[in-house]
Amino acid sequence: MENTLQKILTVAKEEFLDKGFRGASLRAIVKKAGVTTGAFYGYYKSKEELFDALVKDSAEGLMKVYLDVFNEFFSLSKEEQKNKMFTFSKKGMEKMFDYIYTNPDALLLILKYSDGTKYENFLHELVEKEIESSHEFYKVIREFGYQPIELTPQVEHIIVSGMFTSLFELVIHKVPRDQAEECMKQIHAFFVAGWERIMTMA
Amino acid sequence: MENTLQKILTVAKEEFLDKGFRGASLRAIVKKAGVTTGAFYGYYKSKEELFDALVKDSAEGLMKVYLDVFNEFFSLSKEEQKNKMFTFSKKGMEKMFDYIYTNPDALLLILKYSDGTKYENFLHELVEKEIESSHEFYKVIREFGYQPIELTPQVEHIIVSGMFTSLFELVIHKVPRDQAEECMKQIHAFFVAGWERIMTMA
Amino acid sequence: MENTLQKILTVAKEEFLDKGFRGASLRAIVKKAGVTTGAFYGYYKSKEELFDALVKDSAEGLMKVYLDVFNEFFSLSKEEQKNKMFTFSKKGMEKMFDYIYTNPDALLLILKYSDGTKYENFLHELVEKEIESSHEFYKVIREFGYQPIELTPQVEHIIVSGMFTSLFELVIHKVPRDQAEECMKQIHAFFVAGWERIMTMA
Amino acid sequence: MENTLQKILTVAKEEFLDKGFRGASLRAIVKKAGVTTGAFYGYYKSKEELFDALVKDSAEGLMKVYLDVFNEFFSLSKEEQKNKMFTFSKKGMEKMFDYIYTNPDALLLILKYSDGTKYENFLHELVEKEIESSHEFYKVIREFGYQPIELTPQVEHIIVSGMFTSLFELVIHKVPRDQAEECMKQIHAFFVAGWERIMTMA
DNA sequence: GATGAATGAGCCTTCATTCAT
DNA sequence: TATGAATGAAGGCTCATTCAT
Repeated sequence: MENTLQKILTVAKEEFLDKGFRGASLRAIVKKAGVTTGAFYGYYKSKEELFDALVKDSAEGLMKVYLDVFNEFFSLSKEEQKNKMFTFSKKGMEKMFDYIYTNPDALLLILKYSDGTKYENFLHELVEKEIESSHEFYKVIREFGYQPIELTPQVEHIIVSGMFTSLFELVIHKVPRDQAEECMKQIHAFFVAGWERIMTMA
Repeated sequence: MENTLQKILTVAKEEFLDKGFRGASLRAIVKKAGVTTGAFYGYYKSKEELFDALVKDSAEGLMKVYLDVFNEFFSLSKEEQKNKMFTFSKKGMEKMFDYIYTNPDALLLILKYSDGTKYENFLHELVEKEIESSHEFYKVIREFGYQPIELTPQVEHIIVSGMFTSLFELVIHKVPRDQAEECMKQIHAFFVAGWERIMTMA
Repeated sequence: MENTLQKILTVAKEEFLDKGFRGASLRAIVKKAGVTTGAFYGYYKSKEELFDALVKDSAEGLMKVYLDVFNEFFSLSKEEQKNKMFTFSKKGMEKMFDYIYTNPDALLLILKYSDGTKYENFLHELVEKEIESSHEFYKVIREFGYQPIELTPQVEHIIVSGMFTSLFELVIHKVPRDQAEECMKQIHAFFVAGWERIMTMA
Repeated sequence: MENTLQKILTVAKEEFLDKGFRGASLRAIVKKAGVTTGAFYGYYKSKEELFDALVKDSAEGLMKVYLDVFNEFFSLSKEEQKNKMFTFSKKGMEKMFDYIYTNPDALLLILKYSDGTKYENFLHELVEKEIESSHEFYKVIREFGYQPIELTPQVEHIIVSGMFTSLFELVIHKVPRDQAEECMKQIHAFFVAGWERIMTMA
């Protein structure tokens, strides 16, 4: 038999996935979970904190996965960085993909149902980080005489954002893990091609 | 001095852009506009109708722009269709781009702040139409002996959706019209490259 | 072509008959009548006054019919009063019946749809008057040595009230005038029998 | 000191009796009861449900009393039915009378102040049932060679309706129970006389 | 830990009526 | 006479949160 906390979390997830953070009613959640409001507030001190509990680990975990790949990449020699950029980009996507599928619901909550919480700009923040980092990367390789094409910041943002979104859409559309893997490959190929083209446009 | 209706519309747009349809409070809107609730309901029958007023023309207009290009394309001979596909895809994006910039706020409302209204699935519907149409296209060229690669429906959806989103992101991030034009070109190039690669993967 | 006032009155009657005084919306009435609120308030200074206009004449008229019969009765000699009591009771009902059918809608408004207006106790007041008068009658005939049975005031009220109500039900149930006449006779017979029995009970 | 629910119910009854269901304001009720709107909605889901709570048992109870007498009557042999019709009619009225006086206010609410609720046609429904049943009765005795007079449906309705109303008027006019009993007898005698007369009219 | 009644501000909407034009 | 935009109180109801037990 589940304990109070578990029941709350289970039901809350359903409700948030169904109605979004703003649309979900705390009273409905506790009622459906068969507990009382008082009990609930023993565990969390607000509706937002409840949402946070459902989502925090996955949000941080995903961010970590992303940063790990990046750190690994930046610990390489400049030479290697240049050569392995796409390898790492692929690796990054794959790791994030793997991570996402460990708790797709949480990601769904963050990406589609977080309106009104501090996660409402999660994707945006991830993208900002990615862009910051890629600027780092440009700086580094420029030191070594390479002349990467400068995308406008907007296009940078849009494309990076598109990549992440593509990844997340698999979850949003509840594509089963096994099918998703094949999709991932197609998507990655698609984006790599795009990058390559754009980088040789100038 | 603005009239009541103008004040309501101006403030409403701000509020919806700030808090979304659900989060925006009618009372706050009328208060900020310096009018009374009664005055408001002289103009619109409901909060949703107010949203609709801010958004309807743009929604319909954009859909029309999209459909016009498509109809034009399908009125070509099969031969021309095959040859001009990317030309038309570019033309379509450009026309939508032009249209979007006639009322960027409206599009923003539709795409990001329409949760709880009948527009909440606007992008999704646009994507569905595009996919339906592209299936039409495949059928046509198949009649002529071509063998286009079959993307999984999910990838199809994700990529088409990505294209539209990219376009809309320009507005979402308030890229000024002149800069946006350059961005468009890069984005289009990016996606064309992606398409071409994917179509020759098999 | 009808004038403004006529249109208001026509529509108002419909609305009051449909939704009752409280339920009817003045805005709906003026809208349906194709006039403006301002125009309306040129004629009447409130919703209640509008109701009054639809109903006043009939209310007063009915009261008058009733009183006329009574006055005529009381102008008879005591002897005649005693003998003709039931004749007059019948005559009274018939006259009221006739009157009601000159404007059934107005009566309907008074009896069923006047909640919230000064007419909401119309029937009650009519009954009170009838009882007062019948007490007069008792007093008179008592002076002449008759010993009428004393009904409790409550029974008096209830039965008198029942008579009026029966009459009005014909209108309420929209019994056509010609059928109603036959009904009236049955009802009157019914009540006379009742009266006679009760008066000989003691 | 009363609890919240009691206070709400007490005040609500007063308000409904004073203004009717439609005219009564929930806010006024809770204010007068010294509680908050929120507190109220902890007990009932709506204004109608509150009304229902005040009235439901009595409505069902009265219907049951009525039906019980009828069922008992129809379980008699045809012979007995014919002989005991008036006995049972009296019994029925007495039982209803008894029942009504267990909660006169509730009946008052149902009969006079229920406009806008599902009880607004309670009396009408009771009358319909009575008429249906009396048609049953006619059928039965016709099998035995009797030829009851056919009243027009309207008169039937009006008289049956008058009987119930008379009964209820005792409550409406707050006649104390002990006096009411005497009234009942007079009223019943009155109606029996009426019936007998009408049945021998043809 | 848990209860659940109570809070009270807030929601969207409707209303009869007024008044400057 | 007539307009119709504006008033603003009031309507029923929902909400996240608190707190005495």
